[in-house]
Amino acid sequence: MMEGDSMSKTLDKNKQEIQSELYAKFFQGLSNPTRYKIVEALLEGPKNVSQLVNKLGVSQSQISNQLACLKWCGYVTCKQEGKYVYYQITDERIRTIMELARSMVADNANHISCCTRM
Amino acid sequence: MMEGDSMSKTLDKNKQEIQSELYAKFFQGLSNPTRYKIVEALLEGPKNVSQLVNKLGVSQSQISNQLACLKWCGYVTCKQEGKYVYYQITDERIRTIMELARSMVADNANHISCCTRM
DNA sequence: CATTCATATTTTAATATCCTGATATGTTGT
DNA sequence: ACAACATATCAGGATATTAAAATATGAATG
Repeated sequence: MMEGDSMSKTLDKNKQEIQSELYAKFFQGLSNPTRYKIVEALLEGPKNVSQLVNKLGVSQSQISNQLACLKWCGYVTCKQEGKYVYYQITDERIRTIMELARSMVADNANHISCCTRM
Repeated sequence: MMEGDSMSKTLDKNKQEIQSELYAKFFQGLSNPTRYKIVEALLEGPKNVSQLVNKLGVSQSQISNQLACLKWCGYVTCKQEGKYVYYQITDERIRTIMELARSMVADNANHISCCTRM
């Protein structure tokens, strides 16, 4: 049995493990091309599901599913307006993250495109 | 057969598709708890593989594999020093991205943790 | 040059994610 | 209440990611 320091150390570690999983899950939000494109599109302004379906040329069920995912992750919020549901970006920090990524990828595109490990 | 505008439109779309996949892949780098922890650890300063194995309590093969992945994605670079291989963060923009994520997750932790879509 | 320590690679099985198609829910206008 | 449209959810099979274990490569030291 564990006790004292070793116990609290274990608890700390689990806590940190949970934190890492949370952050990883957050980034997973942008780790799918369709979700990335949705976020990119919504940075231009709020859009409803049909508009996203048309703009991105992706099936409605997929758009809805990925939006649900982005909503859980905190990237977007939605509000119903008549028969349409409008989605919008939650937070301007997302724009900054996207811009940083864009500038980094611009410097590393060749590396990324040939990664075979994931 | 396609020609003229519709052709170049198609090419443009493919180009954009490739871009989205590239960005998505970039974010995939941080979308795994182990990789996230590695990046976090390396933001404190360069470390070799053994140090990461000890610090994170993850198997050596996994650390090496995830480092390879992070290297392809442009997050880290490495240099051999004697029998050790030291890894370090490529770019300070990564620190900014991590900090933004941390602050956003702090506001949305409850949402993320119960996401069942991915 | 053989041994030891550090790191990289490969294989495999478990699991997770993704996409599609079908269906359910919900809203509006008649 | 019904028809038409908008969105959400669910079930499945295909594919990708993950972690573990075994093995291979490479550097340093005696």
